[in-house]
Amino acid sequence: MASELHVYNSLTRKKEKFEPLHPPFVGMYVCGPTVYGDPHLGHARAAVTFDIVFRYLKHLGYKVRYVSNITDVGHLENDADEGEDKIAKKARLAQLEPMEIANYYTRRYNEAMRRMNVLPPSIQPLASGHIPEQIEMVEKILANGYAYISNGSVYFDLEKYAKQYNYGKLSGKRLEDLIAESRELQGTSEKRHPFDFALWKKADPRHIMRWKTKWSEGFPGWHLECSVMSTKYLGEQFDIHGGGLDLQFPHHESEIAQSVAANGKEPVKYWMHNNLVTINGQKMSKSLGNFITLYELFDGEQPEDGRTLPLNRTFNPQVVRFFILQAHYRSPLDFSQQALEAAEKGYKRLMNAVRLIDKLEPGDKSTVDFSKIIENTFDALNDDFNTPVVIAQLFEAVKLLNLIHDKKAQISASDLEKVKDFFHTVVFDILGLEFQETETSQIVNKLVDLILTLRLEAKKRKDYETADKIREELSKLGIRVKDTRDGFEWEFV
RNA sequence: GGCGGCGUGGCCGAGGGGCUUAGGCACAGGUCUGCAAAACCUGGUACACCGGUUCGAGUCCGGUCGCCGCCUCCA
Repeated sequence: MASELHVYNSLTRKKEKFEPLHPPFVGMYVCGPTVYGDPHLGHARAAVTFDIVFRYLKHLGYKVRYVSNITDVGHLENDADEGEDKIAKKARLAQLEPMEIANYYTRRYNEAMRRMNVLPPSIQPLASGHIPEQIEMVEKILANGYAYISNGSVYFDLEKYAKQYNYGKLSGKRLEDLIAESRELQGTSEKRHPFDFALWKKADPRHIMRWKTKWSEGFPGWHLECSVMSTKYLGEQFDIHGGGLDLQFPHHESEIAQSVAANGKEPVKYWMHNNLVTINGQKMSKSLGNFITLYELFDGEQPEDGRTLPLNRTFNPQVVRFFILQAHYRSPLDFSQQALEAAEKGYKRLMNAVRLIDKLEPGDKSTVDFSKIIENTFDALNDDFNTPVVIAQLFEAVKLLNLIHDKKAQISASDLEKVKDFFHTVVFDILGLEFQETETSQIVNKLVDLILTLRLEAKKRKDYETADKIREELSKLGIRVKDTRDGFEWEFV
């Protein structure tokens, strides 16, 4: 292969050659979902983005440990001081145990990801399962002098940290700007400095999720779990940390600060951030009410909260995956039904060719050359996982495959083997696309075949009235009949 | 207000100083066909605006306009 993998590092704002700290091993941590609601398109984009990274690194021969957490505790609802844990709030409203809520949405998340053919991470740790480790890290930061106790809560001492280290290097922010901005906000009594963030938060009496410590009965702060779990499973320094662009500040910035304050080391070599999903050019978000969950998209589930959905049909999870891959992960991706319908047609065209490839007959020699396409494809993958270019190259190959099928070109047996291998590797293993799940039983398949065989006989008798009627009635059932030279094909529309 | 990013043909979406076109969808023409659909083949249109650098600029620099993100939980 001519080129080598380069990844865009958010920390340096440059593409850098990828060199793991301890080859052939690669440690990768990606911020997972907070499980207090159904997974939406934004979750899908992050998961698919890093699924490609995971798959491609494995393809390159690295031994990858991929850790992606489930946040089931610790995120605050509103203002840090008044807030209530998101999961606890939902639990109180629904009269359910917090664990019940978290488990339910974790399963829903994982199921949706499975349907999009997202590989499960090597480790999927729970924040609630790592409370002792989080307490330990708070103690370490306290012992190192970068935190202080105030009224039962423990806060990170940002002012002190910023004197020695560059807080803001990841997000390009300057602490002075942040201070200037926040001065006007009301001073919060417990904190020395408005931008100090909670490492441990004392729980108010209503708060149901709580753990006993010497500081107070409470719960861990927002950013702590990722620092703790990445360190535990990947070490104090590891290769890749990923997540959505919206997590860059303050979440990831604070993770760096915590790790440096606790361990004295920069935790991450390559920071990667996927861009966000927009709907009509606006960020998809809960507060704007313009989000769309994956179950609404895949299965036509109706929103519980009376939102109106910007679509009137469902899409196969594979089509959604393909749609996501058609944009580069660092560009915004604008959602619309029209865009998804276009992706769906392209996806089908690609998959047709994948099916076709196994039926092709080799000729004596090759009159088409796939080598440039193959080279371009891997160059694109090596260039910061440029999946849109990969897909464009695949369509170039599709064109050639169709020419061969139409006998307008030919390919030698050995070249055909190469192309088959290339297609299977890229389409299935690296892009993780697969044939659409067909949910029909064998019986239905056989019945349709039977009906169409009878129709074929009618056609032979030139009884076109019957043939057309059958085709029309099947069409009403959502079955599209396609006549071929000497038979028929059909598919669900 | 501070910081960052983006404006590409009807739509989506890559590229990023000249060399070979991104690609998909839509559209038009064609092949196939009892008709149709599907499939396949072929084809056109582009780089927000104004200056500058350069032999040469969507591509670099400056400005203008517009859009978006972060600065609060968020993938």
